[in-house]
Amino acid sequence: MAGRTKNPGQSVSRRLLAVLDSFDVAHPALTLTEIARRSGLPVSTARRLITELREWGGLERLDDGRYRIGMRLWTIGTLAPQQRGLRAAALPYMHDLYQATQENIQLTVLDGTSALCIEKISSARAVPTLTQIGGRLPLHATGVGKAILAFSGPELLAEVAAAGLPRMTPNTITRPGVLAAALAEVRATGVAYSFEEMTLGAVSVAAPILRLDGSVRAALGIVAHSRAAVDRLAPAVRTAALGIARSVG
Amino acid sequence: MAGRTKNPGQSVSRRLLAVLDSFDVAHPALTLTEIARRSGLPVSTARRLITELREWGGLERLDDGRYRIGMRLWTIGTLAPQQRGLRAAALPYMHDLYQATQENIQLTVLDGTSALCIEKISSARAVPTLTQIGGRLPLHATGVGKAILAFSGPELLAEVAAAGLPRMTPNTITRPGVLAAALAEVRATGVAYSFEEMTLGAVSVAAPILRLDGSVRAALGIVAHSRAAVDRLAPAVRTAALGIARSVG
DNA sequence: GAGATCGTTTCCACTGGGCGGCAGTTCCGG
DNA sequence: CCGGAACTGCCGCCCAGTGGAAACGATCTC
Repeated sequence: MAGRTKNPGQSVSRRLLAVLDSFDVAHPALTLTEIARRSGLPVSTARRLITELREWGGLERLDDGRYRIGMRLWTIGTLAPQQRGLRAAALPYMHDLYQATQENIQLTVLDGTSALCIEKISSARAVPTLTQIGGRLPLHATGVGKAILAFSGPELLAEVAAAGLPRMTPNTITRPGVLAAALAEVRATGVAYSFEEMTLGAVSVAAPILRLDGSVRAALGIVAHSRAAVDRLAPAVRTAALGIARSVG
Repeated sequence: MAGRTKNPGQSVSRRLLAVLDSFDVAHPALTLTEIARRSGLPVSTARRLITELREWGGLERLDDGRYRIGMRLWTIGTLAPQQRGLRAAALPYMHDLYQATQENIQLTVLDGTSALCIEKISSARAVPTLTQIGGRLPLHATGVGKAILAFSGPELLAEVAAAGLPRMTPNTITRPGVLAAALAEVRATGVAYSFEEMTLGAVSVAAPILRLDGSVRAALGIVAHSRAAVDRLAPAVRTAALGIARSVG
């Protein structure tokens, strides 16, 4: 179709989806020029595609000229079944856990080689966390991440280790052997901890939500201030995780 | 670009988005042929576009050959800000309301000429409802819909009436004048009711969640069995709605 | 107030990605 | 076993898409 294309072989679909990929939790609103840069498209190409997305309702334009994701995409996204039944089943348990602990509660699933947060309950008085719904957490440095990693196949650990274990804080585990040993303990105890390994000032305890065949479906975690005795929260998060596993079926 | 196209002028983007539009809460998984039918595309065209969406992660294929929405779209959809802050602020109040009433709790926003459900809390012992997150509810027949309609501009009522007020049950209001009078009462009392107007056996009470300028941001509703005295639930849903309005800011 | 810079909008000559029918294959139900 | 439906792979043709350039608008600095 194109008279002269910078990327021969790149389809219109890919370009359109590249526009959508420009947005993330750190960049929920972007100008035309920012979208062009982040998607690797010329400005005029990005503009045509943005116009099509706007007409459909996938993007909307703010008064200051920036664009953001529209509700049409949210609506379609809610149809993704991987999070649908799990979220519905988990919400009551998450609220129980929140009321019992008054700390941040997170529900995550494995997505590629990271933990994707699909639900979160927090409040102003709980320790601030950077996690947002739709955001990703590293598997090696978070409680929920380790809970997922511990009950996944060894290939996942190998893949994660091969990609490198970036240091998030001075306490982050960065050696594969040390991580493997930590995961063995998670399997033995049924809970995973992160002691200021992701964020200084925050500790977490998490339990896996397993399927009947023993594979990991999700992980439920509590994130508290580093002064908190998170080991005392372990029974509560394990109990809630087991309840969710039963509810999902 | 195409050698021979059935719909000259229809862009690749539109076709791709039409594929996504094939899915809805009633049809979360579809075969190739079903997608082609529902999107109005030839099978081979639908197939190429589906392949592109699969490669990107927007669709995934089940073992039985059907396709469903992938988590990539859920992740991008969560970035839509219209629901983001509202849901986070509303969840604690919704759970309080759920615990106090043990009934279905729904949070909806206006989307076009219907109420879009963006959060829902229910349980097996509450009256079954057809509402699902991401699903739409008619404005004229539901409590949340009337709460939104009552505090929107008169153009919305005109638009909704012009499109027709379909009868959902024998109790549904189908005359614009009758609906307008009902909405005046909602404005006077601050709550909207649906007495088996959407579903036989279910009644609801809802309150609007207003912005500081008085415009309607969302509506919060309780759906109960028709034997329930929903008027007694009105103060609770109003209180929760006011709390949410304050939390959102 | 003028010039520089950046972002946005519009235009259009050129062309290659997309079109969808068709033939072949696979699957399933009677 | 057969027929119908669904799915897969292919490809000649052409028009939708490409992206650079020019113009315009907004903002900032001197």
